[in-house]
Amino acid sequence: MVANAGAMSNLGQSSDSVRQHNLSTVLRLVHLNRKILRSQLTSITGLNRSTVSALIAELEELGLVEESESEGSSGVGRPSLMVTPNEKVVAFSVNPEIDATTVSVVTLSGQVMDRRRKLMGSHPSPEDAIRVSAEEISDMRKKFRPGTQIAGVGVSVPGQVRTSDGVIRYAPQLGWVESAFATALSQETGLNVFLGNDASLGCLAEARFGTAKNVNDLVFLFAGSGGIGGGVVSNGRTVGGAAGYAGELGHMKVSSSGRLDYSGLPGTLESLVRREDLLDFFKLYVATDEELDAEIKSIESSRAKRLMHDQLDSLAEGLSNLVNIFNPEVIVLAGFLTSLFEFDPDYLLARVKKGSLAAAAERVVIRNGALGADLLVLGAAELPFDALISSPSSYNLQSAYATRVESGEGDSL
Amino acid sequence: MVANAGAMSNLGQSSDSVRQHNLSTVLRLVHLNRKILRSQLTSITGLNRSTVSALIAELEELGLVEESESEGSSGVGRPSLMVTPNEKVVAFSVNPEIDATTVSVVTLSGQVMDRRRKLMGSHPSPEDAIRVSAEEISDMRKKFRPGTQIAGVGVSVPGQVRTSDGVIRYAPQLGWVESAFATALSQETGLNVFLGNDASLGCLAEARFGTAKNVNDLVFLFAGSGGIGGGVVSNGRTVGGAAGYAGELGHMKVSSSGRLDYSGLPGTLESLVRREDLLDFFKLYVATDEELDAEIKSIESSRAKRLMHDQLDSLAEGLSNLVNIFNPEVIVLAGFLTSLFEFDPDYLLARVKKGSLAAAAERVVIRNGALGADLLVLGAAELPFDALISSPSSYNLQSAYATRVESGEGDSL
DNA sequence: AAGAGTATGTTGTTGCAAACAACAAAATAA
DNA sequence: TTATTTTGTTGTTTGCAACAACATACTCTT
Repeated sequence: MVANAGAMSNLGQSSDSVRQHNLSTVLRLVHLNRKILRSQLTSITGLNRSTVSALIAELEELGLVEESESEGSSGVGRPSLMVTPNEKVVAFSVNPEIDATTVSVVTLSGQVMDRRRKLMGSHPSPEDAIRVSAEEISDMRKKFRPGTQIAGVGVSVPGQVRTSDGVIRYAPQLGWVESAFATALSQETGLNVFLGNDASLGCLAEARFGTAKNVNDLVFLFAGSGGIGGGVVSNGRTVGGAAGYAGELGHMKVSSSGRLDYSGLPGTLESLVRREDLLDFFKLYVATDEELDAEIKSIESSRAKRLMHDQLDSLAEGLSNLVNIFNPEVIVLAGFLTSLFEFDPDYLLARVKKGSLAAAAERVVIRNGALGADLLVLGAAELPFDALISSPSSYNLQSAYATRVESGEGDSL
Repeated sequence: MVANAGAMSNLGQSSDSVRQHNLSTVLRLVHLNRKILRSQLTSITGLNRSTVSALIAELEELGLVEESESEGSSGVGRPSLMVTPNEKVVAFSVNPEIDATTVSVVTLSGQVMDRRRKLMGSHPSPEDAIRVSAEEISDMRKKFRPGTQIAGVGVSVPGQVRTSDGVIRYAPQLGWVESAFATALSQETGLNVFLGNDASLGCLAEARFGTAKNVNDLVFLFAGSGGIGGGVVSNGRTVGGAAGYAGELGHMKVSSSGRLDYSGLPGTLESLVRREDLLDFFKLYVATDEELDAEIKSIESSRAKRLMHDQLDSLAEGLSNLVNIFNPEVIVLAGFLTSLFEFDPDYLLARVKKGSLAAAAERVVIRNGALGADLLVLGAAELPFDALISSPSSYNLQSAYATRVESGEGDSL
């Protein structure tokens, strides 16, 4: 099956769709909180104790959650049971990069169980990445404990993804154009494959498990070696756009400068806030984010400081626009923007407020992301998990020991 | 009661909330379509014929909808009944401007029954506007047919509105700051009052009844004498932001120009695309949109053409950003932007595509709004109607013949 | 240490809303 | 006129959550 996190028409609701909805709701709460008491489930959902009990029993039957006696005493009265996701429910994360492909295993409880980075030739084709991913997945699958259930594969793509059919529309750094990645990887693995833009998935991860937990209006900005990407959550929902290409915040024009970004657009945020510029200045070549961060933390010269403030100015212009457009509760920065921010947090916030409307900016908070290296891994895994959670009783989980891919396994759209 | 289109937590669903949901769904469909066949309701909602029958009976009981035999034959088989909103359910729209306040009556079926524009002194205070509105409303109420039910009052505010408590945070043209408008007008009228930003309401109206009907991802840009406002619909839902201030698209910085907009921000869309500039050029002073449009349609001189193309260039820069950020299906223009667009539609579209990512722009369509003078009237009325529709059986409709405002009527938050 | 108090889990019953089936009604097509 | 098609109506069934009563397991008090 190929990804389509389809917005089911939520119109008429029959009585049994209520059951499905409540089942989803409970499973989602368990997944988001990693562990949660039964009593909390009843109070949060507003459902009756007996109803919650029945729902959990069904989820346990499906092998999706487990119950255990809670350790710490929580107060007077009979102690409530702790509900946790079943550790045997997992998803794969695939992250293709310019010189490597990383495959990871994530449990429904958010643990990264395994991670393998396969170095590849300098310009891998989609087919190369698919082959390598499928090999790693197949190998990891063999080592799973018996009874392990696989929700599917989530792929974080450094480029634009058409969500309707899981096609990579354009990934500039990789040089990939119109690749039916999801269908192909699904064929190779027999698993459900879901694609998402890397920054959008990072946004999702920070909104669910990171620094923006429980935030309903959120702007996320991520800068790596390949430019600046972004993601937005509004009303608690990811802003995806008509085809899934929304969130290209780095390509927002903020200046009349003629400098081009990696997509050839002039005067954009991405063209002005550049990791490369800093590396050049510090004469660092091929540095990790950590090395760059250390360099920034030890800045002394006023020339370096001026460079940093120039970068912060440009970043602030972009963020001001986003504040006016989205009136977010929180702005989350990731990648090398975290170092930039930490260089002078007050300055950035002040500049953002100066460039935006007082009302929209008055409560905004800027924070660094909290998930570090797990950002994209967790984000990508959320795609298959979302599909599972939205229909727990009917979702087609795969077993660990692969029924080898026979003809026409992985059903396409 | 004061507005708070509160996002009720949609978690646990009990059996009677299903009834409410389905009641809402049916009423919403009737409202959005103005008239709809029972058979269509069953097929769209997926509910059973008998269920739809019962729901409509309840809505009829509540005086919200009416049934009639459909006129034209629609094919073989027993003809289906036509369901329409009850014409006796109305809402008031209030639109304060710099020199006048307009009060209108709109039926649940979307008909504007009455509209009165009261001229006011040059700089009316919020209290002035509230007094005038309350007087007009009281007067109009007296003339309603017996049995008329009032859903409430919707106010379109040319400024920033805090949705949580219906306070006008800042309305630059009017010079209003922190005015508890909703509470005060509710006190005066005894009706439920809801506030919204004018451009956001325009967006809502175009998305529901105008040129963007059934569009789930939409960017709306509205330019009047007081600058440029905007609205966005993403995933079928209005983007409101944490406090309701989202959608200030006119204050997006797109250039390094030092020109200031009406809020004092430099290089923004609003500072570059200006009705005033055109009026100055054509030596028109205090012209209506129609007069300006006529002038633009008769342009001959290359100097005028250059001016128009400059304005289009700036508009395109803003729209390109919005395309990259939202990947909308449709962009809707209103106010004097319609004249600008019609001057050279192909040019604008080409420039927008040039400034944005190919993927995000490939299917985008630019259109003029279709609602004209009814835009804000219909948009504002949607606020009370939304409240009614989201809980048809428990909503507190007011009767036409006002029980005069006794002490502590209009319950505040 | 024992009992009171409290919060939670469990079981059996009830109530309610939508689905379903069978039938009636109102149109078209032949 | 008769067969066919589609829709509305009525009475019955099914399924899910609410509810009430009871059982359980902890804390707090004395």
